[in-house]
Amino acid sequence: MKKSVKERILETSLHLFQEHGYHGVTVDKIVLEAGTSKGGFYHNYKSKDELLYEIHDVFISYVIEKAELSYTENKTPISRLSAILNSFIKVFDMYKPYITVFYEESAYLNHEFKQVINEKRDRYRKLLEKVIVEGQESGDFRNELPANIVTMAIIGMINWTYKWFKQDGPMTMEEITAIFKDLILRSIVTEQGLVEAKQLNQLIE
Amino acid sequence: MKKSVKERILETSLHLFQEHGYHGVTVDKIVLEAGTSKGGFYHNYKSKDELLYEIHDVFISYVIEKAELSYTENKTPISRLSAILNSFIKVFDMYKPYITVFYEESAYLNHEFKQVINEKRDRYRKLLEKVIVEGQESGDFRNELPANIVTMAIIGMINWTYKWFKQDGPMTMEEITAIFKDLILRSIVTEQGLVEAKQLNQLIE
DNA sequence: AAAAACAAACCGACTAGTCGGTTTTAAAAA
DNA sequence: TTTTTAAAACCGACTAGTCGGTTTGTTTTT
Repeated sequence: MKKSVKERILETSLHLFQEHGYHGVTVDKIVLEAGTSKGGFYHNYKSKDELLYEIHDVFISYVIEKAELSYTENKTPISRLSAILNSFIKVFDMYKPYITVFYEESAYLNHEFKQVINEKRDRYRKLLEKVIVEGQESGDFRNELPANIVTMAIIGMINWTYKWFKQDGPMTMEEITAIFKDLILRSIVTEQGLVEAKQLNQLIE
Repeated sequence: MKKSVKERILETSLHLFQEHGYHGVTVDKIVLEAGTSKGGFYHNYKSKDELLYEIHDVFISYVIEKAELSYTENKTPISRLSAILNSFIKVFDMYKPYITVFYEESAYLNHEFKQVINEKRDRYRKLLEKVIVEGQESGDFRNELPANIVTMAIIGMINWTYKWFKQDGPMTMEEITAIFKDLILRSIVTEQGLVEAKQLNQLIE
């Protein structure tokens, strides 16, 4: 099936934004590489701004969907956390260019768009924090740690990956995720949680 | 002592770049807010590009200096790691705007500038990785973890802070760093390392 | 025929950098 | 001390080029 002009514009702009940044790419450049025209562009998108928004929205919506699914499909804090971390593998394999644009160019979203995106980003963060808090309540995670800081530590560790991970590098995203899960779990579990983490085979060695 | 035009340009542009991004700020805007002129600007900087480079270089040079000092002033892997993490507190207090620009706008550095900056960034990463490897060799850090992934996990956790930390928020950078140190150490130390970490009072509870 | 999808030419606003000139600073000469 | 000199610092109108977006024209689909 042939790709529509709209799809070609989206793919091309993702690729270009990722490499040169939003302001480093002109609409002319996009339509040239996408094999269309200014008319084709503005027929499909109201503005360059809206295109940037669409990229953001497609990505964050997917991430939220997978995270919420991870939550509902699992029943314990440890398995939920593990599933959320796993879901990030797929995000990386499928949405690598989106991630870069999402974290580097969101400053250039106009005000209303930025609000919508920030709300969704918050929903993601709060879900993860909820898992941590529930784990503390169940006695699986250490109570002396502030859940919000732990949440941001995890998000930072994971998100930063887009800065250095290479698809053709020496390690796959699966292998890296396995190590991240080990690091995260070992740093926050209690004695009780350690047992379940080992049972679920989420630790290395 | 009165601030020079060059200093005023640097401070103003940092503030503006941080808020609107490199391309969201015009040279006219900078000189207006800095209380100077186009002539004053181009007398002190060859180009807008060079100004962006200077911001990057001042920051990364400071970070490297502090990290290398942390290494030479301490003699064990655990104390060295702890000192490097501590040094980040000062970076945050003094260089917050630099950090944002450094991590968001480096895409717009021209090629030669980007190379210089990337080399320095690598030096920092390699120093941290060296500490991890030496800790594995001494038996303080777990051998089964790949040092390069652990390094990037730590860097990610730390660096991401610039995205969410608020100077006037509920926690100080010192408190956050204490938690980060606990998380990092607990996830990578061996039984042997755990003893020293506790002796050095680097763990919570 | 009517509408949707695109193409191509065009426009107005904006921007990095320039350049001729002026002011300030500071050292050297009287 | 006062004057001369010249270099460094700074000013701001101007330009050449660029870019997002619009308008008009053409083809394809329904």
